[in-house]
Amino acid sequence: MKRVTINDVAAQAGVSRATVSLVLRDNPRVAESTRQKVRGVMADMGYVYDRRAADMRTRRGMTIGLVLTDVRNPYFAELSMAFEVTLKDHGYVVLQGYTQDERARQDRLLDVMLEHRVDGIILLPAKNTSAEDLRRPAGLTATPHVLVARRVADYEADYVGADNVRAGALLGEHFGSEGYEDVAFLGGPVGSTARAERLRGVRLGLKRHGVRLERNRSIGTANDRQGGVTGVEQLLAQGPLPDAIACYSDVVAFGVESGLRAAGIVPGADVALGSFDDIPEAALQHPPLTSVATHPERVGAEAARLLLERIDAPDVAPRRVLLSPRLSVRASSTTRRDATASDSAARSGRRTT
Amino acid sequence: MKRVTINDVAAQAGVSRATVSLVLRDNPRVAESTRQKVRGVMADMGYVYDRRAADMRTRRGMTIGLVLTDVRNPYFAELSMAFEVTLKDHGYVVLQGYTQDERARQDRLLDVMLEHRVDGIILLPAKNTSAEDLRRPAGLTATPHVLVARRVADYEADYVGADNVRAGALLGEHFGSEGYEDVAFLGGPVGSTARAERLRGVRLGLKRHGVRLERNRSIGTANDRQGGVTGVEQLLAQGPLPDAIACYSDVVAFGVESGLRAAGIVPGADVALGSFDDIPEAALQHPPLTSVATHPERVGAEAARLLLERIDAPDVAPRRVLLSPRLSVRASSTTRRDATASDSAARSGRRTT
DNA sequence: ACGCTTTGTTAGATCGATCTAACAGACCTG
DNA sequence: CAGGTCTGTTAGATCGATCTAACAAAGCGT
Repeated sequence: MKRVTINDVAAQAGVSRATVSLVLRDNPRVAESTRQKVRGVMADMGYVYDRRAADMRTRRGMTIGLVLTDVRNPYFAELSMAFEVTLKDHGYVVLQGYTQDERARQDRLLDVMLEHRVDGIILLPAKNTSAEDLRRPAGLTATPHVLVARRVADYEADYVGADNVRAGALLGEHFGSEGYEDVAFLGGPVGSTARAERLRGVRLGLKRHGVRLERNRSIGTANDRQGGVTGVEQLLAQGPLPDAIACYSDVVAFGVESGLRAAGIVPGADVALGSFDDIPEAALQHPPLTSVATHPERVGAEAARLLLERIDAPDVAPRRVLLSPRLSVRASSTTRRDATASDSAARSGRRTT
Repeated sequence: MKRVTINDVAAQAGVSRATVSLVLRDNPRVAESTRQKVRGVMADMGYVYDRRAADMRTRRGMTIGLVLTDVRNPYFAELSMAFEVTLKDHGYVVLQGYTQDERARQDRLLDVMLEHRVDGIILLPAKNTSAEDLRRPAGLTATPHVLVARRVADYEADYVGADNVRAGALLGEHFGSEGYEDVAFLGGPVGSTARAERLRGVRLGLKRHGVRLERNRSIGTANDRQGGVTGVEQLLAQGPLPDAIACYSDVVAFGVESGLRAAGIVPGADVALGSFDDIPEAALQHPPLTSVATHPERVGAEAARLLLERIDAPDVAPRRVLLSPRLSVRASSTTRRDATASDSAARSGRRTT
């Protein structure tokens, strides 16, 4: 039941341990004849390279830690795929973990990954993550890491995410130009920066059309379908239905839609809907959902790129990359009168009133 | 820039390396006073445990490899979450990778994970994976591993998945009892066992009502939304529309729905729809989608459990766990005449004609 | 006061690889 | 043919932890 080691191979091939090691790394110094002999013995004995042992000696691990909240959200799934593909192409392996938006789990995950001596970490911070939280884990500071999608106040680090304020402004302006005057912002974890920024953006966009989004028209929920459902219930309990609802994300919007229907309200007709992320499902809803694309695959690839750069050059100043969003106007926010308009092209700057 | 090691801590605390090691593992032998002193020094110096070095010595790694195809599919995302949660609760970390259903990528992933000396592997085989493919990677046989969701012919290993034949039969019987006579099976990668089993099940279920599913009524596609869209195009090009379509999975069904609508056909009214997996989105479609639940979260947890058991006892005979599916009948397959029936409870055995 | 157990600590080997520096032998070269 | 270079190989130290077996000091019974 014992594992075959470099020593066993060396003994069997009649060469030294060092020579086998050189063969493993295709060092040109080793003669072609011995190279073949050693390779042959390795195959015969079923030798498996122990990267652990090698990494310990060289002190470089070729593994990256990826800390996400919940991959059931299609946005995060898309992110995860983008990371994995980019990083694997550079020879890295990915240690993945989910925080489920809980800081305690996040703490444990970071600790474990640091103990495993990852070369870098990509972190999607759990809601309410403080700079303190990120300064506590021993070794995080010394380990290259990139924050994605959510910012952490007063914490200096590389960051990649969508330009959420601008994304919000695009949707706000769109609602304003369509003539909606009572707009609500629904969903999203209250502690997350992404939510705050999107909300701020929506207010900004509406303001250009002289519309205000009242304080009590903002309702926080979990970032999933269920959040949308309960959010709607809360909204309905509050009193009159708004003209339009800006949802924190597409997933929340799906929940909002079914919550509305459950209450006998037709989304798109009785109340306009818009949201963020523009995952592929958005266009397939009925009515098709107006959404601001935040391009997770681009965010993921960019974050991976930044991390690799920082591993090579740990001392460059922290960078912030904001990817510009894109509004896709669809029937859910333009059908007050005609109920089955089709998917229209993006017209982000439009201002016809 | 050097890392703090157990030696540095020992020197600083005025004890031996061995004592520090004992403190790390909370060995009761070490005196409370020295324990506290050492812990204090560790905190002061910012010591980070190097699990790699420890694992090398003990030859147990506390990491599990998770090889999936594509986590953008909600079914697989659900699986991934279930694994991670169960395994992390047992102190394991997860090395995750995506094959994108390509055998070449799968080969590389398996090799890399074995080189990283994972304690076990959970594998969702890429389509067309042969027993050969799994016997090739040096070390796989010696490493505990569990196959999920898809079987590999002539390969002895633990397996966890839904009972796909029975799932298919449930849907087939339902279609039969609703009186559909021309049924098509649409989507899914032709090389996967899951597809073959579901198709066989549907045929079986239909047969009990005297209905045949013709050979040319089975169309293979990628297991995603786009697959559904192109599948429908192929189906329409073939000639007359069937009465009902059994889709390989909910994701495919979503694509089928939008493909149908694009062709001016109303799903649920002009053609009945049913599918597999019953992801939460299925109930939120319009019309709500009839689907056979395959419980990914249960499959995931069960696979994790099996793997942990096998790590403890590597020599028990391979086990096959088939989780029984559950049919949820909804409006998409019962609305030939009345177009807006609501979500009805599961009635798997129903046979009223 | 003697041996015997208990308690707490430690030196040195070890896991499986890499790295350093050295070395033998073949090959030039003037 | 002595001295230098080139080629291919290797012994021994090393990475950062754990493990084994030994050992000193304290406690205990008689």
